[in-house]
Amino acid sequence: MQNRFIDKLSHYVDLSADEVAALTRATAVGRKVVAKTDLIREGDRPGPVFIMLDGWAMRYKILPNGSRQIMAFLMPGDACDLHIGLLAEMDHSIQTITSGRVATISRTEMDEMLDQHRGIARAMYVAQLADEGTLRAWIVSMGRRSSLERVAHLICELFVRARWSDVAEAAFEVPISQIILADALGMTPVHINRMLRHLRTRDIISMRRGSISIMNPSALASVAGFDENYLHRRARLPA
Amino acid sequence: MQNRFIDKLSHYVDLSADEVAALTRATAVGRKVVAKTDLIREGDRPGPVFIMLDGWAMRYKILPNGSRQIMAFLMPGDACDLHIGLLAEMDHSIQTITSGRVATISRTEMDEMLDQHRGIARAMYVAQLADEGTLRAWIVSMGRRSSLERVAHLICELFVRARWSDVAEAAFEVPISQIILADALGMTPVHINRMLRHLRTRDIISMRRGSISIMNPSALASVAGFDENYLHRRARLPA
DNA sequence: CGCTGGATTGACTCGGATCAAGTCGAGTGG
DNA sequence: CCACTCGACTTGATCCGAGTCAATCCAGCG
Repeated sequence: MQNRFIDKLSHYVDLSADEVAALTRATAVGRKVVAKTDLIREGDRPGPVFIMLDGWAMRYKILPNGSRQIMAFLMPGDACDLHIGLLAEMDHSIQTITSGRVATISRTEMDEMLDQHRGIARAMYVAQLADEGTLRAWIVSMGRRSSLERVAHLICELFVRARWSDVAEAAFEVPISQIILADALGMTPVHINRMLRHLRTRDIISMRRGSISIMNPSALASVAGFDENYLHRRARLPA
Repeated sequence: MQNRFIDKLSHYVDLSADEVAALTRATAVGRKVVAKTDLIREGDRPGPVFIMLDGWAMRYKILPNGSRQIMAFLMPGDACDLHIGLLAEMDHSIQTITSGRVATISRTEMDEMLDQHRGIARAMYVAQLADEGTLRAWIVSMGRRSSLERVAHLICELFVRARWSDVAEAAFEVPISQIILADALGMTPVHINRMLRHLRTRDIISMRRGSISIMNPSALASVAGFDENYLHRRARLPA
């Protein structure tokens, strides 16, 4: 049974056997969670760091007028902010999209790990920089891309991120409903549907209730104008 | 002569005299820069961490079609990412908006400082979390706020962030042109102009070539639906 | 004193939202 | 096993916010 968190960090930095052991220990216990569970809510006082071992989640915020904006997706191997414990309260909520498994690491445990294992600290910091790059790329999409490009770009990003810590599969399935896509991209479900139809009639994707499958990744990337640079999948080699 | 970087970090965490001294030493030398200087460009291999001692800057990206998207503003006291040195290459550029002064801290110097001074490390991590919160708030604005609200929200944020590490002034001036506002909010300068006119006729702001002054902050916040929570100006007290 | 780049304003267009009516698939309880 | 229900998806008609295009103004500057 693989641990996608360790897989992901190993991609950034070559971890020592010690470090892998420490990470394995820290993420050994995983709590099962069903879909649509809030892992933490806006206004809550942050608890331990948590890590998605399995299943997808999202960061989101509900506005006073009731509309929702999704700001990030967490997939297996992704963690919430390392230093989340320094905050007085959360400025957004995190909810699971699918069922899955979540590990938690207490603040002191995390601090010790970062202190004693330089490789782990390095890898986690690179992961955090990649997360920030993803947020910035999201802003670029919302500001300066057409709705078709936006949809294609997000699906493309999810495809690349998921396949990385995942076994490569020919047709990849993204467990995201059209409503979630809409709230992530600042559009209406109606218009998302039309853009997806567009991609479907070109045989780039196919759709099922609650998920989207990528049939032709390179065509998708071309529609999106996708450049994976911002994901920083190769960190700088040690100076 | 004040050091706004230290001012800002002191707001997050009570720094010891030692820590203040270390920060003072690290940011003693400031290079003067004129407006519209690229401090670092997309694709560059990152160098030292840098800190805005004086003047404003922005993070931005130019798309293949030539359009620009601004993703963040840096103002006095703000720093680029702490661990920027871990990346193989930059995924965006940073350019000064006004003239100003910039300090740089080498990677090894930074690592030592974070190791030896827990307070500095804490404060910097909180600052980074606030930056991330700001990125997420930006996404919320672009996705789910009307253009008038978006404009008001951004001006409001800049007002709050600037006044914090700044002396409180009644009418605050933001050194941002309408073109920059447009590229930050994913709109056209024409439309920005119309929204600003709207705010001006209500005596909420006033405008000059290249800058905007806030006359009535609370009316502005009310138009924007502004909630400063995401700026995390009060970190959690030590557990 | 003319040049340049921001700011301003009006006329027109169009992408995406809104409104409205379905369809379809997966649970759920009887 | 079937009827019901609920939530996601689909599609068409219409509307409006914001973009586009174009002309002009204006301040600072070489």
